[in-house]
Amino acid sequence: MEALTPSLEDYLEAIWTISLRDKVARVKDIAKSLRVSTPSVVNALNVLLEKNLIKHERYGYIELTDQGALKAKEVDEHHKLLFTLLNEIFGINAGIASKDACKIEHHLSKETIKRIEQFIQFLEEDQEEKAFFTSRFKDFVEKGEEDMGDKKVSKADFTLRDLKPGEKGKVIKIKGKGNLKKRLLDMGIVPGTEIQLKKVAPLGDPVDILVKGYHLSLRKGEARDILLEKV
Amino acid sequence: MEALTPSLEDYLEAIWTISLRDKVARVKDIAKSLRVSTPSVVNALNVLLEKNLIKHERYGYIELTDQGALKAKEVDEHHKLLFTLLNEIFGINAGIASKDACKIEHHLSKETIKRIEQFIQFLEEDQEEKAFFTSRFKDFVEKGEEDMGDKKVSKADFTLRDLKPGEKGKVIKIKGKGNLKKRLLDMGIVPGTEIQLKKVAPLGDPVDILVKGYHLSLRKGEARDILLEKV
DNA sequence: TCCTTTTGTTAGATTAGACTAACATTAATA
DNA sequence: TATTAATGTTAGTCTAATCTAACAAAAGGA
Ligand SMILES: [Mn+2]
Ligand SMILES: [Mn+2]
Ligand SMILES: [Mn+2]
Ligand SMILES: [Mn+2]
Repeated sequence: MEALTPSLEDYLEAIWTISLRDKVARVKDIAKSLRVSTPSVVNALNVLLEKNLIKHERYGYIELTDQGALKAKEVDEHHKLLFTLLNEIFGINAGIASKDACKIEHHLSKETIKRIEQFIQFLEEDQEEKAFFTSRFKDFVEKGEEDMGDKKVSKADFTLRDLKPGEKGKVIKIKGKGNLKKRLLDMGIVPGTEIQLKKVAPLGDPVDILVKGYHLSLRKGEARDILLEKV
Repeated sequence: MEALTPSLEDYLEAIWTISLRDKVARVKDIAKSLRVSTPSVVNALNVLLEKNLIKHERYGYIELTDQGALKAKEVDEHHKLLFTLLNEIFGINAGIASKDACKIEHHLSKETIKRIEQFIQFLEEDQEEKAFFTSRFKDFVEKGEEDMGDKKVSKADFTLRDLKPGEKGKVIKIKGKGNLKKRLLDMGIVPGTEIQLKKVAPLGDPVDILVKGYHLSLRKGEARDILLEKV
């Protein structure tokens, strides 16, 4: 079986999703869904018919053959996979993520698809880790946009991440939003609080800090969100 | 300026990289680089000339105009960006990563490109975090492939991650490779060691464990690599 | 310099995928 | 049921991108 062109894959994909939504697919639905003219659809259908991927008799409904359904499902799965990567992980808005996914779904090797699957599964495996990771990334993106406007964030600042073991600082502000910020505040890390860095473990490990007599563990990423001034 | 087709973008990109490598670009080099015939190249060059993206006189060398260089550079940057994502972060081998990057580089919205840039920068910002993250993902991928062969990993096993606070287990094996494994072994976590889980913090935080009288912090991801049996 | 090899160009064909205009069939409804 | 509206099809055109075969120019070597 010869490889299908991107265009033909999109036709199959459209027939698949329309068949799920409504019961059957019709020429005008496909045309609408793909924003092409009906003659373009008819032309594509003839090619797909030739390749035994659809069943279609003149003026009748359109159905996928087993072979066609197999391929259509695959395209649809790739679409969804890429959508998840773009939307859920990279945080791209649904409309754009879906458009981009549908364009590149035809161009990736099976190796790459597999890896993306694994990458998503890797994060999925630990929902907490994923939530943490994606929210940190979101903060990072928002922080960047913020900095565009700010220009000078307040020159003399340094962050908890910049302290050396033993050094102290006083909290000015906690950057970031949502869970992260809330959690830090709950831990007693509010503006004015004095913090001493105890130790930093190597490779992805937490930093150990002393606040109000208590030991706390923070991730390095979090430490970078805590702005300090000299004590 | 009308949008360029993927094909024309590839011609620009080829001219750009050839011009950097050698001093000038010639028809046969472009043909070789893109694996097309020389008449195909000539045809494309005429189109690019029409659009003021290259300078070219019959039988002479090919140069990019300022406008052409701008576009070529952009395509090349996107190519490199996507290559980094696929190769460095997802761990796809260079050959495939490059091919796939060159296919999809023409199809992504500027929003998506921007986000991928930010994602890479996000990991780049903290080399340790990145090393940890990518090595964990690598382990995850390798573990998956391993399980294909293994089939039954040894039925009664559970991992450190499965313990509840207060519960104990005895180390059977440490999965994963490289840094991670070495570090765990250095910490005294070897087969036969008895471990007690003390507490698990919410949201991306470490698990606190007691080994040989010492407290240690591990990330949840790491905890899942430590296979235990009942004490 | 003149012949040969390398490189570039032209001409013409092919394929895929879109379009519009015109026509055919089927479905809806008066 | 007869007409109209909606839907589908055919025919013919266009553009982009490729190819092969044949020819032309430039470069290199005897
Ligand atoms: Mn698509
Ligand atoms: Mn799609
Ligand atoms: Mn390309
Ligand atoms: Mn490229």
